[in-house]
Amino acid sequence: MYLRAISFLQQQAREYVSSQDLADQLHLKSPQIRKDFSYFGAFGVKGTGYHVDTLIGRIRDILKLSSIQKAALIGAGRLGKALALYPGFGMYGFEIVEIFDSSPQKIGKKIGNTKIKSINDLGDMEEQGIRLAILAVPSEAAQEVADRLVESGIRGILNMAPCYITVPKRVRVQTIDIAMELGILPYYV
Amino acid sequence: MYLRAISFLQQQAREYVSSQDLADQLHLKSPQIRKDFSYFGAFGVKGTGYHVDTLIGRIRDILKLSSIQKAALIGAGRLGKALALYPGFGMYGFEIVEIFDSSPQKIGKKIGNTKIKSINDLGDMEEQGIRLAILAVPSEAAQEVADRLVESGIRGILNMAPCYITVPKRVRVQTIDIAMELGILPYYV
DNA sequence: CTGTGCTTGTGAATGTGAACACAAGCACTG
DNA sequence: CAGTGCTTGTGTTCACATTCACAAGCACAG
Repeated sequence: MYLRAISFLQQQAREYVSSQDLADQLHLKSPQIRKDFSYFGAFGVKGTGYHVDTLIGRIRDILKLSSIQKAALIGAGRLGKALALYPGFGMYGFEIVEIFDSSPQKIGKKIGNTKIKSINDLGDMEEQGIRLAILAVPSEAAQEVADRLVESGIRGILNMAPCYITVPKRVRVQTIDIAMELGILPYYV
Repeated sequence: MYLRAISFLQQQAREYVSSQDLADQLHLKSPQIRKDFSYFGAFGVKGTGYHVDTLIGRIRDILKLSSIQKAALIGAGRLGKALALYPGFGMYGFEIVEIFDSSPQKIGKKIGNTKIKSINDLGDMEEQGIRLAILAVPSEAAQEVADRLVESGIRGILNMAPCYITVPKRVRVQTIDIAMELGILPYYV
C-alpha cells in the first residue's frame, strides 16, 4: 500500500515526503507511518521527511520486488484474459510468461503475445524460474489446479475463485473474492 | 467470509456445523468463531452446533444482503466485461442493471442482456434504487467518475483501479488492487 | 552563527481483538 | 433415567497494534 502511494509521488517528481503527507493521503495517523518505516531502518531526515527514491528502493527490497517476477496465469476465460492484458502488474515488476487453460478451443490461441497452452503441459515451473501463479478458473476446478501448481513447484498463488484452497505450508495463497468485497458495502450503506 | 463458507455447506445439504468444523475450514481458532457468532445473538445448540440455515439468514440480515441489491457497472473494458458476466455476484444477491462507458465505439452495444450507455447519461441512481457501483475504469479516470457517482446518489463503490479515491463520508469505498495482492506474495515465497 | 519551525524516532500509554479455559447444557446410549 | 461425549457461550488473560507525547536533530532565514 505504501509502495503504491509513494510510487505515485515519484511519478510526480516529488523528492521528499513527510509522514504527515502520507497519513493525509492514506487516511492514517502519522505516528503509524513513522513507526512502520522505523522498522525498515531509520532513514528519514528530521525537518525534511523521507527521500522518495530511497523509500521505494527499501520497500521493494523488503517485498522482494526489486527484480522481475515471472508468473503463470491459469484460466483463459473472460477474467483470465482481462488479467493477462492488465497493465497494472508492470508497476510491481510482474510479467505473465505462461498462460494455461483446459479448453481445447482455447489451446494454441494467443492472448497478447502469449500462446495458451494445455493445462496438461504444465511443466516444472520451478525449473523455469516461475514461482507465482494467478488462478482464474471456476471454483470447482480451483483445488485440483492448485494441487497441480504445487506439484510443479509454484510457491505463491493468487486465487481469484471464491473458495478456499488447501496447500502445503511452504506455499502461500492470496485470495481475491470480488463478490465478497462488494458484499461488504450494503452493510455500511 | 463466514457467509461464503457456510453457504458452501448449505449447498452440501449440511444441517448443522460446529465452530470447530468452521475453524478447520477457514484456518481460524474455534473460540474466535464462537465469539463472533455470539455477537450476532446466541443461537447455537450445545452439543450439536449451529443450524446452517438460521446462521445464513442471520448473517445475510446483518449484512443487509437479504434483498436483491442493484448495482451499476462503470467501464466496459476487458475487466468491466468480465465483471458484467461474472456469475459470482448472484450468490450475494447482486444484480448489475446498468453499464456505462465513455467510449463511443462501445456505447449502444450489449454485454449479456444489458446495453452499454454513455457515462454522460448517468442519471439519478438513487431514484432508480441503485445504491452500489462497480468502478472498472483506468486509474486516471477513477476520481472523476467517482465524483459523478457520488453526485448521482450512489452510496457504495467497489473500486477496481489501483488508486485511492476521495469521497464524502456518507459514501463507502472498497478498493481491490489486484496487482497489490499479487505483490504481497514474493515476500513470503 | 544563532534562532525558529518542522519532522523524525521512540518509550509509554492506550485500545482492541484473539486465545484460553471452563461451566452450562443438549443429545444420544444403554 | 443416569451417564457420557460433544459443543456452546463467556469471563479472563494475553498479545499486539495503534496512538500519544516529546526529545533530538536537520534546514533555512536573518
